[in-house]
Amino acid sequence: MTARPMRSPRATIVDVADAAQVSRQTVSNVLNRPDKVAPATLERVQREILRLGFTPHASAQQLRRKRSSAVGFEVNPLGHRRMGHILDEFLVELTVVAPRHASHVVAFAPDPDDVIAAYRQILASGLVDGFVLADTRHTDPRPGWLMEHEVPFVSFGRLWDLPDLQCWVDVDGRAGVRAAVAHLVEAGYEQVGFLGWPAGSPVGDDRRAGWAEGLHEAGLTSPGSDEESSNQDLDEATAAAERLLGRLGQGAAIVCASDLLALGALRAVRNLDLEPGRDVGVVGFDDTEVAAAMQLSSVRQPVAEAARVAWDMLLAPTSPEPQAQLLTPTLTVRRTSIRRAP
Amino acid sequence: MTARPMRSPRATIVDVADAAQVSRQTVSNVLNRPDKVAPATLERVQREILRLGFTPHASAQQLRRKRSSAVGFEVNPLGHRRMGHILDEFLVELTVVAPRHASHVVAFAPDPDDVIAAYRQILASGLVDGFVLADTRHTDPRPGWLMEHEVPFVSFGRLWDLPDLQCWVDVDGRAGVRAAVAHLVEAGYEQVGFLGWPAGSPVGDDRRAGWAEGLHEAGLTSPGSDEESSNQDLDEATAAAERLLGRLGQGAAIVCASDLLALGALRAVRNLDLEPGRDVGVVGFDDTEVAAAMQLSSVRQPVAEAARVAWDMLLAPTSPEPQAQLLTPTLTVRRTSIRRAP
DNA sequence: CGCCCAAGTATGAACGTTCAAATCGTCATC
DNA sequence: GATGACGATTTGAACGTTCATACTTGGGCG
Repeated sequence: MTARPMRSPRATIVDVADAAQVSRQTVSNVLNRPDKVAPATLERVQREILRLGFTPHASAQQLRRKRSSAVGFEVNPLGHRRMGHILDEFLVELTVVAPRHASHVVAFAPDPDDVIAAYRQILASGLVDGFVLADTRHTDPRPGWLMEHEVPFVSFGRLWDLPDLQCWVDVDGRAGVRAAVAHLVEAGYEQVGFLGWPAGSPVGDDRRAGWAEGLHEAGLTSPGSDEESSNQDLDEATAAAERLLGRLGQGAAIVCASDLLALGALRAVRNLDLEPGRDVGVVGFDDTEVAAAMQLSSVRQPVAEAARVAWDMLLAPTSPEPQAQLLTPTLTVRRTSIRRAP
Repeated sequence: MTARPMRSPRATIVDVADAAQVSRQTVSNVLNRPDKVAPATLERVQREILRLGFTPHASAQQLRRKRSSAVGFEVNPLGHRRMGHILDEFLVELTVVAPRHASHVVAFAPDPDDVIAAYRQILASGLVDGFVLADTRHTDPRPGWLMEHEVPFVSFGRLWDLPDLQCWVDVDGRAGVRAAVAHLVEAGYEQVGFLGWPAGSPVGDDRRAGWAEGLHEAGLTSPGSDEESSNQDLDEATAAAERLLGRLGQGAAIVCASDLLALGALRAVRNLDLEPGRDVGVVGFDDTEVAAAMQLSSVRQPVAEAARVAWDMLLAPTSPEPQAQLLTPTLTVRRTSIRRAP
């Protein structure tokens, strides 16, 4: 940044102290331990703080306190695409909650060739006290490294490889899909299929399991051979959905592992000259703006709550080991899962 | 954050100085002005830096240098939804480029009731040197306030209210739509309609203008009465697209102001028992993952380049007043704008 | 009356770095 | 051989805050 020409040269704590006829430490106390200050003094100092528009200098605080009151959050163009926009939303919510903990969020984008280096660097520079991880994969090197170096962190998403670590928040996709199945059965659909991703991704498998459980709870049997799976390609998803519908027969519904897959399901329904909702139920996952636009029922992750929990876990005293939390998503019901015409 | 138990208590510049048998200032010079240091000393110090894993303490630097080498970027749950995910993408790219300028990005979410307060606060705390604005609206109070207080900033998006200010980067939506029209004409479609938002939004109007220009350049006349418009509701968009197609007749194409509107156009095409691409051309805007999934041709904003330019403008010397930049988007051609079957 | 205690406030030092200026050689110049 | 000039390096101070400690003051109590 080039020279920063400030209009006025910043009021410091000493300016306030002088104006209020007290020492700098008293001003500091007014801000940090108001209970230690005599009421009259307190009010006088606060008035001057307000009058001078004083704001403590963050760097000076960080230097002295030996803590930055910031967490790092890794963004990267790839995970971004893979995970849809849940991560973006999570970052926003994380940021929204930050002020409540007198903290802030530093975004950073590691070199893909050496992700750990970025974590090491930003930590060593004292820019952050800890991290919030997201998009944790199998064989993710980050949790291990952070643990080993005793760096505080919380993960949004289960730590699949490290069952002992309890420092994570996640959304119970399984419960979400189960609820979707229950809702569809309740709404009058007679059979429910699942359109997901190929087996192997922990998130996808979890959602699939929720479907199986949902069927079981509803007293339904799994429809024939197998559920259908596809990647994010819409044509593939459409074809898969068509096969699925063929097997399911009349009065069926489809629960999907993502809104994008649901888009394929909707297309398949229309290709068969049926109408989503009235003829075939469809429920997506993540409640994206596409879902809203398409009037698609969808399972919504409580992202804001996840962010809140993440902060709490991060700042919680380390003595009672934090307990991992699994949040329950909610179902947003729209036209595609209402059987009778509205 | 609770106590941070570092494995080792951080190497400081003095540790390096002692180890290399030089003064702290020499170490500082090695890092900041290597040319001022004798080659032999340079190498010796660098070796110790590496050996001790020394990283300068950001807060100490910020305090002494009187600059934080950080920019603030406002995120908020609302603008977020309004602008689609371009802003998320922009934040990511901003973050990716940051290290190249030895800087980082601080995300913050203002209280909607007093946005300026958040800017004032974060600036006064010295946490950032400047800001990157996005989602600038008409009657946006931010640019004026920042100007007035001589705070460095760059806007992603034109500063509509302040034609004198040149500190912005934007994407030439008009040119993007013009290119889309040209492409469609080239591909053999005989008429091109526009599906946009109601007049009044600067971005939407700009794109609409691009369509008009494109028609003109192609020697086409505007198809009948008027273009169609709709908000993000998909049913509305579908209805609008159907009316539009009715007016346009055979061999027509539709350019849309967003991918979501394009989704409506696609539905309208199918409702008429036609096939996108073969029978009716459709082009969206923003090249979202939905477009990719639907095989929808779409105009893509050069977000990464915008981020690069934003940084450059922010750090550029203030003497030659920076020049606003209008970047040209590119067209991603997919099936919905290929007339003959692939 | 003298003593101690507690509440309130003030002082010195420290956090880790860079700025500004001083010091130290070394070497060319008069 | 004294005088600069210059490159390399060091030293003192400062950035703005909080920690640890020391100092005041007034009141309760023996």
